[in-house]
Amino acid sequence: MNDVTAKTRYHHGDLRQQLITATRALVEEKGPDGFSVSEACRAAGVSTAAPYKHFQDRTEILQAVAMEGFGEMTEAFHLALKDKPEGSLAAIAAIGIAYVRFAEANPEVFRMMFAFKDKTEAMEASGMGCYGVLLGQIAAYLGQDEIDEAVLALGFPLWTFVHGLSFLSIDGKCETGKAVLTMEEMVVEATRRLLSEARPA
Amino acid sequence: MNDVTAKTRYHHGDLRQQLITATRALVEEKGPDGFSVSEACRAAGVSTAAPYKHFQDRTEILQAVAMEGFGEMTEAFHLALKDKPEGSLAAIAAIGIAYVRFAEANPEVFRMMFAFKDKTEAMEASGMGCYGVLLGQIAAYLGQDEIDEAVLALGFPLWTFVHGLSFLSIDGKCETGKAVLTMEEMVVEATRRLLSEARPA
DNA sequence: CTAACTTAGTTAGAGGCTCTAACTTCGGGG
DNA sequence: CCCCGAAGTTAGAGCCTCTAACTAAGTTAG
Repeated sequence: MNDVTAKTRYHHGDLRQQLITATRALVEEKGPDGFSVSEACRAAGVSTAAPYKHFQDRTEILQAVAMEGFGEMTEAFHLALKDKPEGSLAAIAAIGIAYVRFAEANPEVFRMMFAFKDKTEAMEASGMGCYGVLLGQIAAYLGQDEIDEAVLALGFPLWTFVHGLSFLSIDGKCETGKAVLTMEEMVVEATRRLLSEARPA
Repeated sequence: MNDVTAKTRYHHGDLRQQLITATRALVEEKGPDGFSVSEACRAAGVSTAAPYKHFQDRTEILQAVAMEGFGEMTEAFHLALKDKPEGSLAAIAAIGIAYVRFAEANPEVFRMMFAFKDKTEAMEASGMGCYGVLLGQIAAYLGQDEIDEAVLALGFPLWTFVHGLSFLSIDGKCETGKAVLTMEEMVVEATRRLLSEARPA
């Protein structure tokens, strides 16, 4: 009763989410251009016209997958922070590690999340939600509430680093003798170096 | 006599390169999935079947574009090194800046260069050629010829940083109040910080 | 110089994709 | 209970990739 959830009834009830899920799996399997709406339809057991009741076009489905990705990433950040002292280097590094791990676990979705030519408001917002978690910890690290230039001046390079590391990792550049440290070590080390010279007090 | 180079003669003489050029322009304009072989054919003034005499499939055309990209990037590195002392921080930062500038000037091609699911040997090699230029300068910075672990331990984080910065920049994250410094300043600063504590002598 | 071969084009068409139009099913509110 | 709207359906237009079979032109060997 659980796996092919439907198709006893004509009205399927949950097609939107099921298409997102199917699309996500297909994208992860074959990349965003290997994916076809038709194939997602076959997976969900509906006709190829059905998706257009829920999405404007192919792109909108992919955007929905990307949004789901940002949501999960934000969750992962909060999870990573659970046992870390607020505003500690450990907390900041933990976010970085969670970032790269998300990318490694969902490489094609991760790529997609940043590759849209025309991003919607909603997507920008999800992205900023994610980034905000990092900035919050850095503000705490600096002992302030407000997210001002000082926070950005530290946060942006750190984001840059973990973003780059994510891409290199999913493109297989971390294994082949190109790196020396493990991913986690690199994030910790970079956090230390990129945040040093801050918090002069 | 120069721009539409052909089509007086049946044998076109230069179709392979012309398709690569047309594809590159189209990819830059609409992204790699907006691109269609057919459209490149129309641009080159040949039938839609012609490309298959030069390339196995659509993907192989895109790969050729990516390879061209790596070639240009390597060139850009050498150019950037022209007036910099061998192995200086300035030289190393100049490569980083050239890296990001290439990405900014060719965002979609840049994305593609790293996004292939199955990379060919040739592509891996082009990529390593590029990376090698950076590693060479870092070796020089450390006063050695050989590219050993010490060189990688510095080179990889730096690559990571400029790679990340490239992606953030082409995704428009550098303008919108998320960053504080200019791209060039960030690269110089990161170079300094990520290479500090090295060269103990 | 020419015949034979090879290379690089051509047209035709199969099969897959996205998306629209028009129709159908079914659940819910008055 | 009937009607309406939401969420399916089938049919099909128009685009795409790639193949098969053919043809034009350049190259080489005798």
